[in-house]
Amino acid sequence: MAANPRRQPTLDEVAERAGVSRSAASRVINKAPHVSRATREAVEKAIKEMGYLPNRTARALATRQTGIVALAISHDDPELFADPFFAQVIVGVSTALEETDLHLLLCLASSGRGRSRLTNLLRTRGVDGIMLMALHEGDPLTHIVEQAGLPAVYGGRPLHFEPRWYVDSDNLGGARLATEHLVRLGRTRIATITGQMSTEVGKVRYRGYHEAMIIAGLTPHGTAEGDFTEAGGATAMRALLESCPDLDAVFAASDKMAAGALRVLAEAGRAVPADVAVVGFDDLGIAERTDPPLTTVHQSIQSLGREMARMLVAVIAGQEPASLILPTRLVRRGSA
Amino acid sequence: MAANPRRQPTLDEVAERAGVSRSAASRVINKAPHVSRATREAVEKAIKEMGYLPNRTARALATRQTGIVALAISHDDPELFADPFFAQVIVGVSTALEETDLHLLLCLASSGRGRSRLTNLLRTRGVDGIMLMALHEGDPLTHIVEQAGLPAVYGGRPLHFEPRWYVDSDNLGGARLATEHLVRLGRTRIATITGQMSTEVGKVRYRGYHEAMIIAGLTPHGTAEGDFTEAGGATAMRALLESCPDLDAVFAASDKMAAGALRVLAEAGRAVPADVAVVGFDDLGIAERTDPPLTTVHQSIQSLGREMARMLVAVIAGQEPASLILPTRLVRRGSA
DNA sequence: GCTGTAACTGGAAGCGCTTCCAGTTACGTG
DNA sequence: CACGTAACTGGAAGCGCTTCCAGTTACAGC
Repeated sequence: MAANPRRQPTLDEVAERAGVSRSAASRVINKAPHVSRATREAVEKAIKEMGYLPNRTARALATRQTGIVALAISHDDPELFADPFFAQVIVGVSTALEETDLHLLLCLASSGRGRSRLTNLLRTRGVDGIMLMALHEGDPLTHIVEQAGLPAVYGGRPLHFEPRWYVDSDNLGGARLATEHLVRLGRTRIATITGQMSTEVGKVRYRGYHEAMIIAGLTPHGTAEGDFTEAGGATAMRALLESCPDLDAVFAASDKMAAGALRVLAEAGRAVPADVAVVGFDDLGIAERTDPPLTTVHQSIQSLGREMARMLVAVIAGQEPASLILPTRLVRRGSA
Repeated sequence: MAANPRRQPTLDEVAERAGVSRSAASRVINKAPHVSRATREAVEKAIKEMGYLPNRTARALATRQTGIVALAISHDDPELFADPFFAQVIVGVSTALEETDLHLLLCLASSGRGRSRLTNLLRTRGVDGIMLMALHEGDPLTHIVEQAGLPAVYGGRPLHFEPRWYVDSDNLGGARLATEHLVRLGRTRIATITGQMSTEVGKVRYRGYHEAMIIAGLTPHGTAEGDFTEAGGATAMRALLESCPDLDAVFAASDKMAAGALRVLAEAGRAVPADVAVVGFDDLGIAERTDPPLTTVHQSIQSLGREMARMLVAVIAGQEPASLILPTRLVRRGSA
């Protein structure tokens, strides 16, 4: 209940109690050198007795380090955030930060207001570094971040811009893996449902498909652009059935689109995988619940988050870590 | 590129340029009274010209307000966070905070280390207030929070402890709604799959079921405890089929458990809803994807988050908002 | 013209910490 | 025993802002 929570003791008070100067006490706390054993013990005793904890804000002002990093998810549709994808990123980031003494500030910068709040936060040095995700083309955020000269790590590469530091899944390799798998099954009329071709991921996954087809000596057999959603996948699948009714396999650039495609295939009376084999991409839970369970390309989003956080910590520490591309792997289930 | 990001100008520099004292400049920025028009304009001009933005940390030190609130999700299993539930809470909280100039710090305090980091954050006044969720029985967090005397809002009521401020869904009413619906369908042998009875939600939803049964003049027809997961729901359903093979309806205290139950019922050859009607609780996406689509009790988790944030803002502002119980409603789909 | 009041101003004292630096002490060397 | 060096110490100056308060100015009222 403690209606009147006693003010936290300050460093001055600790120093006084320990009978040393404030600077000596500060040195003890920061484990700085040049502290005699007697001094350290006196200070530590005082700290314990008084239950002292250094004030974060004061320390931040003096050191110019806030102890906070931001994870910014910039997208026009706030609903998008409900995608389990982001929850996974956050779990990954959190577990990595747990090893440090940094805290996580989450910015869902969708609206203009959200974005200006974020800009403000960066420019006022409210955080020590930032992780960025889901940037759409021409997002002003990248510019602001660069300009603020703040340590920044990108999750996924933005379009038209190669960031100094990023972590990405091997989308190219994954898409090739998926396509090669279909080829290996003996399929030759392999179509693809792409994500938005205005996004980096959309493009790269398509490229992986395309490359694998060429390498296999096959000609790409139909392409329909989806938008990474289930509905979009369904629409795209209908379009494909229309334009290339003889297809015998589909690589969908996301599980959700694959799920939509499966539904449409079922409605059209095509057996999966007998008539049409389907491979997805992501493996974020939904793949296990489709009918039939979806063969897909697995990427570890938690790892992505974890590595982003680790990388950011390194950058803040003044190191120069190398950007990272995380491996993907094929998970075979029933659909191919 | 700006390899050498120019240091942000300080208030002193602004004041100097405007030819006024630092305090005058501060007053202009904070829209405090007692500022002549000439002074204000001079300062505003200087601010614009220099691109000045007040340093967050310095301001925080002086005002003892960080401009940050925490959302703490305390649970033993970090994976739990991947539940779309929390993403919804976050979206709600974020949209509410967007109207203010508070930022959101996210704490996934699962491990002991995570919890001690959080404790530390609170005791060092790293945030202006906190929202708490998913506390398990005897979570030390509640105690720490109370002790820190920090504005705190709870999402869902913890067990054995009535917080000063909380927002909750009407779990009792929802469970009654669900049960009454089954009664109205003419079912009489209605069983229930509960959540963990060690949680408040688990208990309350059971109570709602129980009350509705009594009111309808029926006797509760079989109870099996699940754990809110799909697997738990399946196990519980098997147990019910064993113990009360003649049941004609089931109220599951979560959609996931309902999904598990549906699977088991299908395996057992019971038609839903013809033989057994099923109602779930939550309506978080999964309910639309079960077979048949699940009739369930809808609660708006985004609203929960939004209201928590609003309430916290009010508390921080020194107001005394009333706690809130958000309505639930029945959504009829195919399973009942 | 003088006073009283209100509007405004800037100096200065914080907020609680880090860190530089000049000064003190301890101690091994020649 | 004087001396140089290294280890330690505490005073003081920040970090960049808010806010109190004493002082100045402007101006209406007599």
